[in-house]
Amino acid sequence: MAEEKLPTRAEDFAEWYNQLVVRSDMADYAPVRGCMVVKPYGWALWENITSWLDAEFKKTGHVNAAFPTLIPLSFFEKEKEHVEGFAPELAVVTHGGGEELEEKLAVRPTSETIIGHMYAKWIKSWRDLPVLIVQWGSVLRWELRTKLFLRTAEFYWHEGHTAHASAEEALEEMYRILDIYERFCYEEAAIPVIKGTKSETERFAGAHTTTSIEAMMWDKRALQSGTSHYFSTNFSKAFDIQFLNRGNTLQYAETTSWAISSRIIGAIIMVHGDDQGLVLPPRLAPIQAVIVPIFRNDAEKGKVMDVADRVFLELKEAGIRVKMDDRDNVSSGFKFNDWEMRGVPLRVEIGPKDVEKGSVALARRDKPGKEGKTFVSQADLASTVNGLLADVQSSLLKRATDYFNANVHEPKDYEDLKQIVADGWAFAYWCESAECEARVKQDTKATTRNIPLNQPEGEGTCIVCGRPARRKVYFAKAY
RNA sequence: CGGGGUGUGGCUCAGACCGGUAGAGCGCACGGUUCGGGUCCGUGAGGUCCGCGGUUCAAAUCCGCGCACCCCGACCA
Repeated sequence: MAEEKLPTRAEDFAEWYNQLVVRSDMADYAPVRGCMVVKPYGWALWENITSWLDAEFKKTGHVNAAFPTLIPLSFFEKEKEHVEGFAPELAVVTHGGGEELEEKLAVRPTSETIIGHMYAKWIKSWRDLPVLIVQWGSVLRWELRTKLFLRTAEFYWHEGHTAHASAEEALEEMYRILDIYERFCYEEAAIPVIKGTKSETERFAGAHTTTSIEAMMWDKRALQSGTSHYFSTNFSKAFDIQFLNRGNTLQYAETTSWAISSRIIGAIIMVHGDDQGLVLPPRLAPIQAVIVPIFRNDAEKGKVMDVADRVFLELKEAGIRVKMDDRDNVSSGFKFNDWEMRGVPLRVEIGPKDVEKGSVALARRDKPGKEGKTFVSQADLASTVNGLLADVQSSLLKRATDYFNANVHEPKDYEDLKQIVADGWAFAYWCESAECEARVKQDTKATTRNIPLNQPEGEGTCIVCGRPARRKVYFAKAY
């Protein structure tokens, strides 16, 4: 750590992010261009994310499985749009065991093709449906510009792949998953998101319909934080996934796929982080409370540690993810800054004065300085801490929601839209033509994020061309 | 792919024009000191100076070739 302080977000948001990810011990740069190492602290956060999602998927009847990392290159040729979409970012294995391979193998950028191939083999009857499989793993997409978590060649995710007997069921599945994603963002990550449908140009390669959840980062750029796709029969036709229905006629399956990636960690960082460092939502934080004992000599140390150890056990037994910072080679001031950098939601300070008074000092991460510091009784501390953690969680969501609302605007006209997307999101009627979308992108670099599922009553006119428009869309610059 | 830049302890960099036994800060180890908001002092470990070739008594430094990485642009979930 050369410098002690991070650059402020206002000074240089990109640099703030880059330094924070490394200094908070979340991740590090790998020796391979475009790749990252997720460090134990970052992975612990990811595990908290994945375990919640995994439980929700299982509740809704999904099962986990694993498919190979290597996919015959020819599989990508089978779906025209899919191959066009992914060809530029494929990594291809050409040699194995010292020999050049007959059939080149792609390192999976996503698994629709190989899973489609297997589904064709497995699905023969309406009795085999639905198939509801989730794969947890990593994928590889060749990327030149790297940003840890947000854009790396290899990233971690789950990909759900389902097959259904009818379009209705498949669409229902797509929305069911989108709802789970939305709930994850609000309840766990404390991030407000917009659920909606992607425009034709922003749609997943090969999909009939792509839906997404979109979140606003601190710099007001949008981050697509999860996607859920309905393929209709595009992939089942390409891979010949057919079954005999109840009427004994051959029918193509209706399929979906959906994903949230480790990119969501970038969202958590960029939504909640402040100039001191990370701010993690308590429900996902690997460490929810850290105890910092404070003392000047051995006599004080003995007394303080007695209390600190007792408090540690009490919190731990109450199910709180608590950490004791008993390092003796750094000052307590250093520790305060250190845990703030790492985003621990709550700090428990215990010093000689607290031992005397039967109190502890609680400092909440979301409110820096004295404002967030309270002195509370040691009695019944676990419930006090739990209450405060819940309060931090809801305060983060409220703050992020207020920020979102304050930075979405409805443009009066096209000129107004240009102004708005320079530093915010615009919400406006759009005729849904690719021409108008392209013009906005050309003029402002902003793209359509999604067409929210919740639409206001009535109709309007396109903010770009003035023609009649049925639905409103969000325009914003995106990551 | 086009333009620009940089390669020197773990990190950030000085040294290079003007060739002469490789340096600083931070980090790390050890000892002490300190601890209620980024303590201080001492001791110490750690380097094929990106690679190959050339010039020279002598190359981190000069010359040639190569490699890698970074930044800007173009392209892109």
